[in-house]
Amino acid sequence: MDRRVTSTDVAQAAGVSRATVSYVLNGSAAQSISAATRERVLSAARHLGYTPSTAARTLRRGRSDLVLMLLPPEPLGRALAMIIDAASEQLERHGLRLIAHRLPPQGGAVSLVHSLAPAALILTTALEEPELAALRAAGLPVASLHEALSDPLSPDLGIGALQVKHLAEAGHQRIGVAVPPEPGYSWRVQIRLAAIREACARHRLPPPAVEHLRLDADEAAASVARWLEAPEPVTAVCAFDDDHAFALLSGLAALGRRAPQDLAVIGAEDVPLASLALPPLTTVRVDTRLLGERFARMALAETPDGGGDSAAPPVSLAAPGGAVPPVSLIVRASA
Amino acid sequence: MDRRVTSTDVAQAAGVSRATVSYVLNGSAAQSISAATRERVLSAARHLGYTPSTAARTLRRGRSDLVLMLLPPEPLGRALAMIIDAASEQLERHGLRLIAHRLPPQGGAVSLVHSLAPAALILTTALEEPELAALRAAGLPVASLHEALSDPLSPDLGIGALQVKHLAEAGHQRIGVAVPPEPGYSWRVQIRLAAIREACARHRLPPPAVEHLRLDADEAAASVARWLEAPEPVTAVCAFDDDHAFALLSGLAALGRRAPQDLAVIGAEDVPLASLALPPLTTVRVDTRLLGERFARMALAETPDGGGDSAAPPVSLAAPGGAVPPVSLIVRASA
DNA sequence: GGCGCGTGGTTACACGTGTAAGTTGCCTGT
DNA sequence: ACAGGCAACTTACACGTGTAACCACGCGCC
Repeated sequence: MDRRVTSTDVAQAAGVSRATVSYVLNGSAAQSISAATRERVLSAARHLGYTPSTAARTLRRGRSDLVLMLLPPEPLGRALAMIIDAASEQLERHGLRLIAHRLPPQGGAVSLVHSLAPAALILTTALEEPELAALRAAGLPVASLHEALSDPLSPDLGIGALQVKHLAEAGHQRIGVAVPPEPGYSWRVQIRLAAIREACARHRLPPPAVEHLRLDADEAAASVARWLEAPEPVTAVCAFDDDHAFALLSGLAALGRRAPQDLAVIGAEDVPLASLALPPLTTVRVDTRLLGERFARMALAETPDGGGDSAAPPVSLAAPGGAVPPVSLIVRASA
Repeated sequence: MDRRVTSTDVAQAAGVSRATVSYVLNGSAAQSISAATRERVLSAARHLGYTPSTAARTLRRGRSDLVLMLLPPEPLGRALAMIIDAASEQLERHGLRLIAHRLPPQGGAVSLVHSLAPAALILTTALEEPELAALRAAGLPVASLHEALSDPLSPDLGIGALQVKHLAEAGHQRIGVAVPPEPGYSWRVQIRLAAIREACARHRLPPPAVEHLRLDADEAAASVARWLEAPEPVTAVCAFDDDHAFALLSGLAALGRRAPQDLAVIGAEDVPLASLALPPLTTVRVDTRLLGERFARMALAETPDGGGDSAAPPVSLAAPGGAVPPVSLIVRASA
């Protein structure tokens, strides 16, 4: 079992001091290094297979190369997984590592941040305001989906708006909404409902008929029945998820009804299975890759290391062009 | 912006030396501490909100509190996400943090390990043998799904066996297999095919008819057609995934055929949507939670910190009882 | 010929921890 | 009464970096 190879070893091999090694490897502009020794150092490092210790580096810098992403308590679905992927990839390009972690209960977030000393924080869930403020005050760059939601171009608002727009343009008057029951997703549900209500108002439609349902054929059938048998029957439904859309399709089938004839159904996320539904699911695709990359850029923006151009304007979730939210309509057969 | 609170601060507040603080907080058995000072130290630490710096701790110990989980290149699905969740939760109970990372290309794994100095390594994908050996030689505990696959109780083997068993007992003679096309999932596909072939032999059935298909209704329909029109028609199919099972159902519908009358379909994973398929999907559930916990235990087993009972036997993916693999049959309507 | 001055390096310290080795003071056995 | 031992601490060092501050040296300039 051989020891770790440190910068001291490299220095010795190159016949210079350890400091020189450090200057070379970090490309420090403050200290000029002759081309000859630079080459000697680099080759020695490569030859020995030197890998700097992140622990020591973090200790010295007071800031690690980790970017902490705090996840909502709900089980992580495909969308979030892809967001993580994309963000991770983007950050890696700047020498940063993404570490995703479920939001710890009871203010454990601050101690997590203290112990990891991440370079930045990405929130995909709501954090209590005082904690957030404390972290921000400590100079930590924080990219928050929660705040970005006030942004009219945010994904959750975009989804709701696009769903209603499509249904309204297809001539539907009375529309329903299917969302998961309260606990768990609560705040995303709130946002989504708000977006849909607002979109209905904008299209001069009556307020939507909301049903809370779990992913269960029987429950879905019951909800469908309530919609269809209402005094003013619902003719189209916005589902929270493609998953919930599947549930509705299943509920419809159980009642011997069909989409879109008896009830139009539109989903959200465009999971791979959406095109395989019976009938193929009309849905709103979320560009998770783009979303992940934007998160990464938000985190990078204020980080001294990665930001580069410190003159860059504050980044929002809005597209670079400033126009398009990261959602798009996928029309298939169900609505 | 207030400074970080270190163990020195705690020591000062409690009126003891920094070493004493360290001994108290780590509950070191080598050094006895009077109950009085222990209490003073603990209260001071709590009062100041002391959180030890993982960087410094890692630097000192030479080993971090991270457990590195290397993921396959394929996009991570629900199953793996849940495995990560479960493992993470279990490790956290031992003061360890799970960090999942896509397997870096071209032997980047070793440098990743060198720079992070993780306490253990969990492999959910195959790593080149020399690298693996090098890491093991460096004294790093490695929990590998790849190796565990030789274990007859491993999940992928269990899935294949259970699928075939169910179909054989239902009287099917000629069975097909639907797996994703080569690149990406390759080695899991290999394992699965081997398991299914072996199970067919055990049940005295002819070798299965393999079809490679992407998640696409047309492709699925083509595969279904080939199975049904073969000289000896296939009557039942094992799908790699529930996703692939959905594709097959969709393909069947496109041809005007039905499951299970024309072709029985059995999936794998039991995703939430499985029960909502038309018809509801018969599938093999993988107990991802249990699997994740076992991974965590494997990683913990050789870790000085978490292992506890160092006399514990080497842990395998086999269930504690020694009998049951973490898979179970869920019979619905499709097979 | 002394004086500033840029070039190319080195020495020295700090980051926050864990722990081995030393240092008290008190008690106990013969 | 005094060596020895044990409980309860403290002092000192190491882990591997990054970087500010210092230093030698050659070169042109009044």
